[in-house]
Amino acid sequence: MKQIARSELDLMNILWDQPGLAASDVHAALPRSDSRSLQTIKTLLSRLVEKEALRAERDGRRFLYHPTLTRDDHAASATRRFSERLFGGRAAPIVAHLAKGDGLSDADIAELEAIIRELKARD
Amino acid sequence: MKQIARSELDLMNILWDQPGLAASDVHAALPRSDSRSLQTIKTLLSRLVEKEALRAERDGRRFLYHPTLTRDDHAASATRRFSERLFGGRAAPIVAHLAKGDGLSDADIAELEAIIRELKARD
DNA sequence: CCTGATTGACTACAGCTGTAATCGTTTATA
DNA sequence: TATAAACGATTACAGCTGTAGTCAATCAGG
Repeated sequence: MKQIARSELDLMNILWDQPGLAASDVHAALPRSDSRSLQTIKTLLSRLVEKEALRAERDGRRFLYHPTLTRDDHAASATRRFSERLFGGRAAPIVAHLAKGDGLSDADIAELEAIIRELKARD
Repeated sequence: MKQIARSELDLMNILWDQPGLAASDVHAALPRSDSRSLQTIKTLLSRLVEKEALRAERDGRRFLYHPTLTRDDHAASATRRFSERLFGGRAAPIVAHLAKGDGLSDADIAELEAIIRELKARD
């Protein structure tokens, strides 16, 4: 499973939300703050097809792009790689670092609690 | 703050544990499974000095390397970047992904609980 | 039918990463 | 003292990433 680069991930996110867009649609769907040219977007889409993260479906003289890799699979493997490399696979230090920054909402904390309860229920 | 590459991080880890090693010491400290040559290690150390993650202290005709960047600062900023990019800064999905893989030990879970308690105590 | 816009294909190119060879100097050793 | 070993500096080079230009084909509008 090839790596998805930072700049490519934006396009994956758009296509996970709206599969089947053409290159120009993806370009249009970017936030206005994103100044990458349509050409750049096309190059990135081609690379994602090479990496088999997207499938290009011909539609006349253009292509419609569909994710092959799911958002969840990508998130799971990226998360595992990250926690492995930095913390030997432990989750607690990650949460600790995020907690320090004051970036966790009440909702996030509640969600964490639920996950912990679930984990403790497993035997 | 420049990025620390994957291959460079191994060296940082060694030097966080044992500051003040020379290039050959760092090379010797690598696990035997690591086949990178001494030359490669020297190149990586130079790059880390350029990136100001290490300071090179002259000792005769060689250098002793000391981390400038702390392990904690690096972990914190890498973690924030990661969670931001993948999950909009939320911590729960990260833990959820790690939990799925069955990779969390009881100790890890206990640690998470403690962090949660701490977070809830904050008002 | 001509012309301008659109599209994918191909090419470009600099910066970063991973890995190492080579070179010139210095030091230790025989 | 001659030579080998060790050292930092410089150079190399391929793969990945970020960004885009150019080109040839095609489509839409006048």
